[in-house]
Amino acid sequence: MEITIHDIAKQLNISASTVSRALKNNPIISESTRKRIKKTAEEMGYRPNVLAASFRTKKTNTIGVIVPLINRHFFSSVISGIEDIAYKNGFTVTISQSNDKVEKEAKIAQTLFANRVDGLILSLGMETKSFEHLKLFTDRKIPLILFDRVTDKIDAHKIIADDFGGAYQATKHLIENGARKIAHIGGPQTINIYKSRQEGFIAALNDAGLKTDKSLIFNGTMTRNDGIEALKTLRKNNKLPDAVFCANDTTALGIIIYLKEIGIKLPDEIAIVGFSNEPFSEVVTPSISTIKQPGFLMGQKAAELVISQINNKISDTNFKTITMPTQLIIRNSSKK
Amino acid sequence: MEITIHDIAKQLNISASTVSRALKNNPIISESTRKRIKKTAEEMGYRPNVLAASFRTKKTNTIGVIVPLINRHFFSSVISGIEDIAYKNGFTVTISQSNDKVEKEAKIAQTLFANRVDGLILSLGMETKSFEHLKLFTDRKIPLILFDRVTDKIDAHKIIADDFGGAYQATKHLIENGARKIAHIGGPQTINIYKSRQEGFIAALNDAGLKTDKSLIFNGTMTRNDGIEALKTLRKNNKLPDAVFCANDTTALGIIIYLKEIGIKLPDEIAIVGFSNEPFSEVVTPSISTIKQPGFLMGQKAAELVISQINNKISDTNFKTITMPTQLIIRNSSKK
DNA sequence: ATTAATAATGCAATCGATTGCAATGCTATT
DNA sequence: AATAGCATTGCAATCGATTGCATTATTAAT
Repeated sequence: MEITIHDIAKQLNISASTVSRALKNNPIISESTRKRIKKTAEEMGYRPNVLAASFRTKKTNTIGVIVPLINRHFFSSVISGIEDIAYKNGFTVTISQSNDKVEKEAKIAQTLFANRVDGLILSLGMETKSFEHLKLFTDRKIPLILFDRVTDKIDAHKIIADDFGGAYQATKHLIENGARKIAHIGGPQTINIYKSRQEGFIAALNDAGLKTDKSLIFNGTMTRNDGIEALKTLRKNNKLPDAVFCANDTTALGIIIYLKEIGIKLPDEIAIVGFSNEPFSEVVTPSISTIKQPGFLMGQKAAELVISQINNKISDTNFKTITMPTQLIIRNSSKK
Repeated sequence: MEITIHDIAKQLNISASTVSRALKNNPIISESTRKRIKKTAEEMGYRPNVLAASFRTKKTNTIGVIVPLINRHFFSSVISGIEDIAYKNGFTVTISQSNDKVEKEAKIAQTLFANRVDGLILSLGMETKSFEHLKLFTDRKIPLILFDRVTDKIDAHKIIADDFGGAYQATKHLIENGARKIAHIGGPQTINIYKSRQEGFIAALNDAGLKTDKSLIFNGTMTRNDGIEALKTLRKNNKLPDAVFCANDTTALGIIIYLKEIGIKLPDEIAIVGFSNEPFSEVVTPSISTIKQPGFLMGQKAAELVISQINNKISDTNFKTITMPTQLIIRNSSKK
């Protein structure tokens, strides 16, 4: 049988309200009785029933987080950033992964909603094109923050990395190293991050006075094999480039493996830059130059934003998009 | 204002009990009224208040999971396995990471307890030596499953990979490939998995008639640098082995990078096997032979176990330890 | 000493869903 | 027609903490 505040009250011959207030450090309760109450609570092994309190106050002190996959380096960095701020502010974080499936994402969103999280931080899945499940939150003014994979269709604060800038830097770096014929392995252009990366790529080409060759641009699903297939196609058409900018590290990896296999020298014959700084990028041969996203900082920012929204119950309809700087890491796959 | 069962009841001029029962498909309610109730519930946009129900029934339908780090391949596989089974059984999963810190682990355990998870699945942190925070669960007969990093100090079902067997296979494989002087990079021997791996290593040596040379065994904290330092020491003492069995892939990676740097040929001069099949193991040069743990299966098994314990409220004190098979993956770091 | 003002505590309703038991309605049997 | 028996539905308490308002205790002021 669990101890409740009523048990403590009975023990001390006072009322449950006083116990409740004392345990919550309400200054209206005198110092002495507060101490007495805390002492007996401790002695009796009292454990507050969070469910009861949450039910009553309609606040769970919990932030929900949904990411496509928890074992991607970027996402787990974001999660760590969220946890950092959340714990410091007395919030609990509950993490779920959508596996890039809309149904699972919707299911999780509903569950989190049903469990009355105070706020939600989410990065959309690859396939997510309907946002009904987010209406649950926006309709009821439950703070919602989108990050990384975001959408215009939803009014919410958004936190994104500077994908455009990162892609621009990466491409510029390749050009500065002498590349002229640069291919791009991109993702679905319906997804903001891949669109921005492609735009950054094209902008850098333009600014360098290079023209964009559409036959050098491949938009796939960003698997290792997508990278390989793209290069195979280029090779078959005798259009092998002198550099490739990949919108993620996985395709860059595929390309490196393939090019090594067919005996092409990296980076001399073909230079490569990826995106996201996956852990493997540093350790393959050649190590992959890449764009680092400030995952931890983005997570911190996201958490700060939800928490401030949760606390200021002023429904802030002045939604902003925060762009955080990315950083080019030059490694052997592009070093001259 | 949220719709409650009372609103539905009022609307239909019936009692809230009937509504509650109908929505829960209690067969005692007639088909026709059940349909009417569900229809109006739908129309009115009713969303059950899970908190209220959980509070009343003392069941949250939630399983808590604590792992040291979510972005380790092994742990995220386990999590996926847990989710798989949990969702199929109508349970929600809430994931947290302890970052291998005892305090954080204890804090999370307390939070999960306070939030009344129905069961807990946990892999202990590196430093965890006190288990007070788990007493919360065991004392109150809340189902608790330990996996991978477990301890004798706690009575609970345990699920572990066959660390001994994996290490044995790995070592045997090295011996079969001609290695005679095999070094071992191990972890803290206070942790079951590292202890078993070392025992498996030694057993394989014994069975092959090789004697164990203690100066070839290094027990550190399993970082990349630990591996490097160990090899540096061996080299300084002129005791470079002809093979190394590492209790994780990270140290194996460190060693590979170092040995390549000083111009030693892998695997010809020194063969290497790691443990855990981290994603990078496949893509480094040379690719790392390793032991694969059945993470997904372990997760599934763990979830099945908690759920069955949650459902059979018979407090099962017949605690068992389930060992799941590991598998040797031979790659270039050890291939002759 | 009396009253006003403040401090400290208690009362009782409340949150929304669940559930044991009671009550009602209906059919079938004699 | 009366009653038994079953099928449905309703009543009301309950879970534990919170909180607006009321009440009591205490101190200060006149």
